[in-house]
Amino acid sequence: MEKQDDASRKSGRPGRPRNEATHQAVLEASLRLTELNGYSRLTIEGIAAEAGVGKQTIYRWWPSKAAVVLEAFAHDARSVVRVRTTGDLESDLAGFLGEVHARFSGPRGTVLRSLLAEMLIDGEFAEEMLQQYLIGRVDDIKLVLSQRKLSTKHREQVIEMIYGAIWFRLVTRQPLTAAIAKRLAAMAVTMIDGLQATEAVRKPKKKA
Amino acid sequence: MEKQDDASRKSGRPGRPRNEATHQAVLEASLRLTELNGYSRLTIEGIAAEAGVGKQTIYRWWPSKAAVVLEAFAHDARSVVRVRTTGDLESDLAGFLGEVHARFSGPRGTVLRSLLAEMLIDGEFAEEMLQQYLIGRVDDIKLVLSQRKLSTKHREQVIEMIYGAIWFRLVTRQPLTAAIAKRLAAMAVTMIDGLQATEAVRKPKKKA
Amino acid sequence: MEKQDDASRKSGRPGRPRNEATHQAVLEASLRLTELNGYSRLTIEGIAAEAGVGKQTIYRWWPSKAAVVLEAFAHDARSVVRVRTTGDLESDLAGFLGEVHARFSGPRGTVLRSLLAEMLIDGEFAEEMLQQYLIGRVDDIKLVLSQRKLSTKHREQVIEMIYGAIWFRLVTRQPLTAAIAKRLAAMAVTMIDGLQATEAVRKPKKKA
Amino acid sequence: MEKQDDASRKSGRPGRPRNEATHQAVLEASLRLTELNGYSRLTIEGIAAEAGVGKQTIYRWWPSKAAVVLEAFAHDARSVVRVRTTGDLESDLAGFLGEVHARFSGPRGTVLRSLLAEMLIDGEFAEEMLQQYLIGRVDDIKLVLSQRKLSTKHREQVIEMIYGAIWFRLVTRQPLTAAIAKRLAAMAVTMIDGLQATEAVRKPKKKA
DNA sequence: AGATAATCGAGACGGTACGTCACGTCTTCGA
DNA sequence: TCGAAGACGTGACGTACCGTCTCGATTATCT
Repeated sequence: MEKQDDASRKSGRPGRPRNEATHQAVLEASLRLTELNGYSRLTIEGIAAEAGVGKQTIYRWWPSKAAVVLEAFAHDARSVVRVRTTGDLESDLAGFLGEVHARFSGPRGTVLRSLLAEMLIDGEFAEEMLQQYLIGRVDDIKLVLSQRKLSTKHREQVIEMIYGAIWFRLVTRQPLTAAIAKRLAAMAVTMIDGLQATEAVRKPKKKA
Repeated sequence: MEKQDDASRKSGRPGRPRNEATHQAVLEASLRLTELNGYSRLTIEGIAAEAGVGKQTIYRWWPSKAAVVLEAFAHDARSVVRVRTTGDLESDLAGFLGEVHARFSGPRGTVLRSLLAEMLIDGEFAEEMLQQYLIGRVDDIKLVLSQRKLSTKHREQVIEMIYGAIWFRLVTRQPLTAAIAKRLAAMAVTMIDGLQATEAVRKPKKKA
Repeated sequence: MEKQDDASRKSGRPGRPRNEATHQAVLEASLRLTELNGYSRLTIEGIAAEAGVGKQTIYRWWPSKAAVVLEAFAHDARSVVRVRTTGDLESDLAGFLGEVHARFSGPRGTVLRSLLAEMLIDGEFAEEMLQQYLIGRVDDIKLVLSQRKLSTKHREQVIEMIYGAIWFRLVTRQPLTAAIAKRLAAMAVTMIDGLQATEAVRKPKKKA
Repeated sequence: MEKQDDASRKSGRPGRPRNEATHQAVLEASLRLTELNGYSRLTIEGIAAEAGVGKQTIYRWWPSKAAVVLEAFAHDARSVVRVRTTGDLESDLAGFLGEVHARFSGPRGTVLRSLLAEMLIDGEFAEEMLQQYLIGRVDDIKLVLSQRKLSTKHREQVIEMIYGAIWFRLVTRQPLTAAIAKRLAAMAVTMIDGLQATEAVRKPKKKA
């Protein structure tokens, strides 16, 4: 979806080089329009017009409007959410989830919803979204949870339940408040506590 | 979405009555096509052709293609999943979730994904889907969980996390196996155990 | 290109019938725009906009913009040029050619040029144009020439040379004046006189 | 259409000189493609690709694709048709027209049709074509006809009728056979004979 | 029985957007 | 400076569906 190798490209390739300003204009326009009118009313022609760009230029670089939105979304998502590991899992988790909830309460929530919808419908895009965005988010929360000993399986399941809970509220259009984030963190910690107790019983070599 | 007062309709109204066979043909065609080509390639014109029906007939009875699919989906979902309450929460929950996972591993999974996608994009449809289908499913699991004492808040959050975990796998296109259902049930029970302990501490009147 | 059978159509066919006003609007718009901006700047989108019609409506009834222009052109050409046979071939021919020249000196000349150009480029269209328009024009002049005995071969060649001379001037953008028409008629009559003499010599049965 | 002052160019101009091989490649490619796919499917991009040349190189030297084809066509037309004046007008004319018919029966006929079509549509190009090609062809036939005394007006009209007859068959897609050429020559001579008689009567100074 | 009224299949219609093609211009590198 | 490569804004292509609108035919209820 993107050039892979800026260095080798800069010199060797013949022909007029890609215009980076155009590239940015498309990304910004796609975000602006999605937040404004909703994803279902977003069209390639609309993006092109808003960005002052030819349609072909969009088709040259992205395979679908979802891909445009994804790149725009993933681009401005880099290092937006800070991850802290102070030792107090619940407060770290609450902080992290609080920021996530805050972010997706606003217009960015609309965009995320669009992308999740596209994932549900288009398998190839789902894979793309996973690579470009979701894996990073999963790593974020993995980092927070790494403060506690937990089997990989369990940790993954906990993550599925946490993000799942957020997506549940996105789907059912329930608000993502700070209070909800706090409670979700508490629930997760409760579950992790339980899991650790279970794991300790099942593999009691440390105990001996 | 449907005429509500079927009774008054059946007698009083003049004119040719609605053809029930046509109605069914539309629902079946919409499911068939969604499972076959995916929701994004589903069109009203396609449904009409497949069902051997005029387009207007569809527009007369449903406001959108999502509404058609929803009715078709909700219609064949009635009493598909049985809920048992034997007293053993984990096994009851595992049974219930096992059936849910089995159902959505097949072609019906494609349909559910489509409807969830539409909810993410269209707020009005989300409300409709909630009423027509999701509330029933939430009630199903509520019934299973009712075997344990739990505050309403907590129960709701547990449900969000359970269904959320399933949707997470639907979105990320991970398989919904029996093993996953079983493990999810175990996780949920672990969490509920933890929550009950917490609640007992906070409101210790029962203890006395 | 056109409906073949108004009678059977009027009753039997299902569906909404073709809108005749729309049909006319397209024809008129296509002529107007061709005469205004020239055929090369004529577009289907332009016709649709000018006629206040959807593009699909044009594509439903005509295979190309040339076909639209042809129908429009042939439609208003019916019985425009009168053919008289007074016995005086030269004056009849001069009269006929005078009207033809007059007609194609104006904006209709632009349209005819476009259609001839399309014939040169597209073989299928050439056949269509022949059937819809040219055969009728050839018959017109045949009628005028029928006042003189002449073998079919010779008559056809004379016609090719007469119309050819006109088209030569259309191609080379020389004016089509009344004087030119008159002289062309004289030339043709000179040729016919010569041919008749030749034919009389070759088949002298009448002489005996 | 071309740089006129080749001499001054050859020496004085700085920078890399025009590559003549490239020039030829473009001309050949344009002919090849026109004969292969027809003029309507001919594109500048196609010519560039076929010739292995940048688009800009074409735009630098020619104003339109019609101009490219014209140069290619006119270039290989130089001294193709020989003109003989043996004193026997009919046989000379038949010979000349026979060669013309033979030439335009083949793939070159497609190219000529394309150029005539462009003349009909584009007035500026018509003028160009006239200068670059047609005037030469008219001179050819003028030379043949110069064997007979004939007023300029009449000679011009005869030429219009002869070439017109050929173009008529090009437009209506009738074959250009040797037999047709022969008959056309005979017709022309018949007409010229008649005209000469007329002229002799009108200006009888020679008779005395 | 006849009038009235709603349904149905069919498909024309004005639109919007699609994804593609080619245009003519431009901007880079290498010769 | 030329030339190949190819990005760019532009505009038209021909197609797919949208949601609406007639048609004729059908099927009920209400005079």
